[in-house]
Amino acid sequence: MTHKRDRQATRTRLLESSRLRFARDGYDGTSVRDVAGDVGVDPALVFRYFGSKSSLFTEAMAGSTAPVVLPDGPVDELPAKLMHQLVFEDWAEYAGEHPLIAMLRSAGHEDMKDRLRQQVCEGYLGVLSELAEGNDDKDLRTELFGAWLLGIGILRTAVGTPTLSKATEEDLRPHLAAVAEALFGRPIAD
Amino acid sequence: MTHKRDRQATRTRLLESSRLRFARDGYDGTSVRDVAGDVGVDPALVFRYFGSKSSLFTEAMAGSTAPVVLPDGPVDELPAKLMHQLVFEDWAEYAGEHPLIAMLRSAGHEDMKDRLRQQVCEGYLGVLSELAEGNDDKDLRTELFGAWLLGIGILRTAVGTPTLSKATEEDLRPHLAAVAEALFGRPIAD
DNA sequence: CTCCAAAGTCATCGATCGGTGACTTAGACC
DNA sequence: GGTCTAAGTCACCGATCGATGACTTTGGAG
Repeated sequence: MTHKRDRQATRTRLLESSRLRFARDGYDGTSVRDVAGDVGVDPALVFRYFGSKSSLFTEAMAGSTAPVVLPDGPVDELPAKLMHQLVFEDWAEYAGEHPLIAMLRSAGHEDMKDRLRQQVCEGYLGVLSELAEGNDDKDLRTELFGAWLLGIGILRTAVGTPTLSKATEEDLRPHLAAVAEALFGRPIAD
Repeated sequence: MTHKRDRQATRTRLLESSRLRFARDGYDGTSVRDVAGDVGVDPALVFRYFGSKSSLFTEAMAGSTAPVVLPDGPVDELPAKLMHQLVFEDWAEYAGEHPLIAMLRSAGHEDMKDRLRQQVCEGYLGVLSELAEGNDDKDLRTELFGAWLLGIGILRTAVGTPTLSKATEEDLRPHLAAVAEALFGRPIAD
């Protein structure tokens, strides 16, 4: 007997496995049989616990919002903190990518797109918008900075561009400060 | 008789239809039956002409590199031109997105990732790198600017962020100049 | 008109997928 | 130790997918 019979533990292991596979292979690229196989359990059990594949997906990715803590502290340190989290932090359980970038892999489905947008807007853009305070086109500047961080993450992980893939956080720091100042019109801590 | 029997014409129509569907729905989300159905032809014909689904994909997306003309002219006008092409130009045959962003939807497969990287590096980053001339970390600055353009395109099309989705090219122009100057350390035409 | 190569179709295969319901087994409790 | 509930399994369904090979239709050349 490899594992005791424990509904909660099995559920958790299924969620962890599906989180990894959904992130790495996308929604369509992940089969219920794969996930069940990882845990060493019958695929039918997944449906008994989660009802459907899409419900499993929802629950797996919903659990992803919780561990993503939005940084606080002085606003001028926010860009560096966000970049660290989005680009450099090691999200092992999401195939090494930030959950947002991982979710992008499944953005073909419309409900996925909605969830992504909501998470980006209410979460990251909300906290960033403080930085653009005082500008007329505050929201636009905020989204433009968010686009930059997202693009960096994508070039590093999904495209694998040569220089950026090998760049360290210190390599990016000065450019982060320069771009943030250009967009927000205020000094930014590097 | 809806259409005459014309191998070349049918081939072309299959390529056009598959281009649209691959871009809009991704590789896995597109079935050979769908593509054949668009053209009003039997699915088996697709295999007779292209051999396999992945060959169809390769040929459809390879045809995408040709029409993408890299802008020339004064280097300081390059950023604006590239942004126009990547973000605002209407690529109707690719579901309204730039082929590169469309290809990102199918980036789950490794060969897709390779093709994307090659196209980004040799194409867009190559022409952009002139702008960073004179800097020690020329390549990094170039890729960082490319990341920004890519991120903007993704936020607009794949995520659908509210402000950026509705922004016009004129709205972005001043910020484009500011960021480009911050990254390249030289004046940029807006 | 005939004929023949090419364009296009049809039936079908094997694999895989999400999903369902009946079944079996483990383990806590008395 | 027997029993009863919940955890987990098994066999199977219908749909869809990529792919194959034998078949039929078309239209131009002679």
